[in-house]
Amino acid sequence: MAGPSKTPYYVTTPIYYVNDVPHIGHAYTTLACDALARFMRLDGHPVKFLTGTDEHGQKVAKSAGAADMDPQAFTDKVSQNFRALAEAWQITNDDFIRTTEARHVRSCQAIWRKLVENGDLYLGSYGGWYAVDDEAFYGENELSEESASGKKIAPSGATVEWVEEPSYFFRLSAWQERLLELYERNPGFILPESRRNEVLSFVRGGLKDLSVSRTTFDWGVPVPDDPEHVMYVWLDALTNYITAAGYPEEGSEDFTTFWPASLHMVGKDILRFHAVYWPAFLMSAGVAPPKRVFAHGWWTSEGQKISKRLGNVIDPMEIVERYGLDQVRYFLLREVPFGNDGDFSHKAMVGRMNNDLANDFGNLAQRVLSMINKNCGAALPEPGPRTPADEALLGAAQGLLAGLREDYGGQQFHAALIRTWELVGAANRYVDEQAPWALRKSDPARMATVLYLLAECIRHLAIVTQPVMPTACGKILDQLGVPADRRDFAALAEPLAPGTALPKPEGVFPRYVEEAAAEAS
RNA sequence: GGCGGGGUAGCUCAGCUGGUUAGAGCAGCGGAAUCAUAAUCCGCGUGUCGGGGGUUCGAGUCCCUCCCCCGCUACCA
Repeated sequence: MAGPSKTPYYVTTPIYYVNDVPHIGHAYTTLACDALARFMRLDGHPVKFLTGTDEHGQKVAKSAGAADMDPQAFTDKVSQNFRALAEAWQITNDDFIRTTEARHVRSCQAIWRKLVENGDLYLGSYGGWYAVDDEAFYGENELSEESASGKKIAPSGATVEWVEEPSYFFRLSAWQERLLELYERNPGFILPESRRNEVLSFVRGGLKDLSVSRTTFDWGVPVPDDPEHVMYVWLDALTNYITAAGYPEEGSEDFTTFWPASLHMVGKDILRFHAVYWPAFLMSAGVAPPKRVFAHGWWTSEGQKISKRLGNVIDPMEIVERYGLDQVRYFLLREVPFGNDGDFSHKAMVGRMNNDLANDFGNLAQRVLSMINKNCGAALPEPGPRTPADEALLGAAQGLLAGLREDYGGQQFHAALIRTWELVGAANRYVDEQAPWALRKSDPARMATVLYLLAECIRHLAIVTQPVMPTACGKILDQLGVPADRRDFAALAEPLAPGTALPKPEGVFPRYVEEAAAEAS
């Protein structure tokens, strides 16, 4: 049984902006967290896995207006899209936070007061180039100058004007040294390393204070003691991570157990907010910063940048429908070194599906289970004395977990899967070398040993691959007669019981056949 | 412009502090096997290691220089 001594693990996805339609990027981030959460649970750690939606801001209010809905009703509706995505991808989040919830408003106001107490908030004014036609602000670098009039022009063609409004500012400039110290002391705080370098150089370049409130709209968390203002963007959004851990109840069991978070998983586009602003906010509020922020890469589609304009957006529901959930989960985590960008192509997807899953792993399980089914009375055979080759295979299976802990510990899913597939390959070679089909007549006792050890090897493979492919691995474990409560990592040490009756095996990783696909579409 | 990371087999990439005939996967070609999802196993690569120069007994691996690619360079979630 898992003792209470294992380190608690708290992993988060970003909260997704409700105005977005869920795409493969959302699914990818959430999937990575899910695999980590599942791995840590199987390994006996107390786990808290959070995802949710970011529901404030001018855009949301506007979209609600356009839909002729009250903003709250509107967000109630669209936040469902992200719950549906999580469900379809079999995401095992423990909580789903919405920034419009009372617990979050309370938490935001509490951290705000802390920042005030610490002297890090002051009232100033925020100025920007505003295009009335677009109802949006633009950065200086996005603007061009109309030669005739000298007027500034937004990319959309609209003219912009300089507008100012009162705003509270967070004294980010005061935190440069302490942030650098944080990075210095915790080399693993920002991963991958290349991203860490970027953040480092950004912070070394000097930090400007950050505008954290607005007065031009009201769909947000009201600033305490100044109801003209609502908190803006990041302070509100980032705070969700502590809200869900029970903030401001810093002494609560939940908070003391799970904060600081083990890992904030983010896309590379929002790294700075998590690696610079967020720890500064927290340190100012007297709260410990998270232990790690990991910025993963982006997917292209068939070698092309994904954009709505190109119409090549990958719908996470659609690819799951087309290739199967476990297959897609496997592909996304195996295809690319985690942290790098990757390309989602039909050819690559089918390659992984057919080679790695159907041929290597699926067929391994199928050939072994079939032989047991036909030659051992459909029950796990009784093993006899082991040869050096047997010991080597068994040893490799038993040694797998230690390596996987390293890989998952560094969010290196691809490395974990490569490591796992080395055992798949070793098992397939072992089958060929031992040729149990020949032993059937020449040495049935030896055949029993070979098939038993293979079953044991497959059990290890299926158990440790559950975080990535929960359904398929579950089916394999069913076919091995492994009880549902004997599937965590602690149970790896409990060998299969000879004599256990097994069901007739069924393939769990179908091949993708192009003709069938053509017919289907 | 500044800072950072890259340019290695058809494709995707490993190659730590310099040292055996530069590797893996995929694709391709040949063979073995036939338990299995026409799956598995074995064998096969004459690669200017981006170009040039240098240091060294010896460089993909260090130094200089040139060419090309990518990321970051603040208030859009």
